[in-house]
Amino acid sequence: MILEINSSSSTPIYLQIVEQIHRRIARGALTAEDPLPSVRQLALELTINPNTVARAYLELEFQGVIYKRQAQGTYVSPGAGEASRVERDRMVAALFARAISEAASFGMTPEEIDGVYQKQWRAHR
Amino acid sequence: MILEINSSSSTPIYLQIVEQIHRRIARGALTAEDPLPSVRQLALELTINPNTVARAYLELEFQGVIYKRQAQGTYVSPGAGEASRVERDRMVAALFARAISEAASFGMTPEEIDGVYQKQWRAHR
Amino acid sequence: MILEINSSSSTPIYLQIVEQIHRRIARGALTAEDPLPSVRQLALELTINPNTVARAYLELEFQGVIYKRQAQGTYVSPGAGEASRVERDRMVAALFARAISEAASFGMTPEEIDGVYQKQWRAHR
Amino acid sequence: MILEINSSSSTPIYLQIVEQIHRRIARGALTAEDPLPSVRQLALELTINPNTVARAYLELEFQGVIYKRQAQGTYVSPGAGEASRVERDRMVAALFARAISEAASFGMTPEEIDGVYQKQWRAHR
DNA sequence: GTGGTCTAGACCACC
DNA sequence: GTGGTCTAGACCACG
Repeated sequence: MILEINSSSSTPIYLQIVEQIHRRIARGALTAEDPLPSVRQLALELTINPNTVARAYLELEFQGVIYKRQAQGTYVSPGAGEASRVERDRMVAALFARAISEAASFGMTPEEIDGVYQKQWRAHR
Repeated sequence: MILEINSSSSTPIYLQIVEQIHRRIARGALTAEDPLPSVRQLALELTINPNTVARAYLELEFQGVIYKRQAQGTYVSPGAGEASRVERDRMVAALFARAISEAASFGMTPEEIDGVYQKQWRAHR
Repeated sequence: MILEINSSSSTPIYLQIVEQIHRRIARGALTAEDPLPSVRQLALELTINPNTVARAYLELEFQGVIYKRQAQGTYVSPGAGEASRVERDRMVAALFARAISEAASFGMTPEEIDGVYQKQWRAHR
Repeated sequence: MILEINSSSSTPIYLQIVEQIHRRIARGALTAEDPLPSVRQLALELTINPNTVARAYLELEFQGVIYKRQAQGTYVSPGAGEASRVERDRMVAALFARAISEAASFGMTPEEIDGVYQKQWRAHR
């Protein structure tokens, strides 16, 4: 389980972990009943504090994306794929909505906003 | 000078002030040499601590957007409009870039991404 | 009496006035018993607050450089020239001493310090 | 980390801290990735308020001289040495330039100015 | 433990 | 009146 952690990012490390696991599930790289690395194991790999990994798992468990089997380990929930896909669409829509409303509050017209978006979209594609 | 402060937001109050003043300048509602309310005055209006306003003004001064005249008050810098507009475009482009790359990391195709954006954009317009 | 005031300088306006009058006296442009403009007059010329001029005159009077004749005005003290010249040497020596000790505290060697000075001196001459 | 604070100086305490850390870096006593004392620790040592230390660190971070790792501490930035050395030269040159122009405005000749400097320089060496 | 934010209230220099 | 600095003390997120 190789995740990319950017310790100088402004988003907390534990959220970076949460997001990346979300992505793996949405992409299908992780599916129902797949095991996740143990807290200690992942902490070692990423050379971060075990508390940080534990916090990320807690968040994912709270979201119903993973679950724990006593003394056995942590696994991807059945239905996590569906949940992640719904969550994904909701999240992406929210990001676009935010970008648009930010731009509008700066006084940009809808056309100007679209211009900026189109440039980014073309650059990505 | 009526600003909207959301004290339960996760973004610090002082940054909310910074952003809103940036917007006013980008929009042209504030231009070079316009006076800003005094630290104490604005603190009273927003019913927050003067130190919090001072911190916002410090940040804006650091960015070169405003300047202070000894015992006279705080004013919008000449060239602040340009600076704020550049900052605005940079920020909006960054938001779109983030939304797009987030979506891509979830496994969405460029066309799917554009679909989500178009829906948001139409809703806004 | 034309003085140059830089309102955006970090040195207070009243001190800028003090220094410039000092200089006029050291240079001989002002000598014993010469009259100075009234507080109101100078404030008008410089478009600054009369309090600020008054404060500058107070400082100069305290230094013994000027004195006031009741209801008549303000005049340069006899002996002000001498006082200003002594003051001048003391002040310039202090400035150099400060520059040198600052440089030393940054770890520069005497030779490095001299190099920086020589460059400035040549540029000036 | 022993710093010398003069609480009766006219330069603010937080700037005294900023300058002294700059000096340590310029001198090489602090180099890239060296840890700085925590805000609270340094505040205790200097018997000043933690906020004051925080403000000094904020200024240094703004200047790009130090950076903070989430909940881990504060460290010297890579490249801080170079930045501090450039800043050092700039500052020392500015001090000499100021001393020279002050002296000139008092009517001293370049040779007289050099005389005063030479005396100070020899006294220091 | 780390730094980030905020409040309340003080004193100061300057205009 | 203006902003600048400082203190004391609080709560929070993060690791």
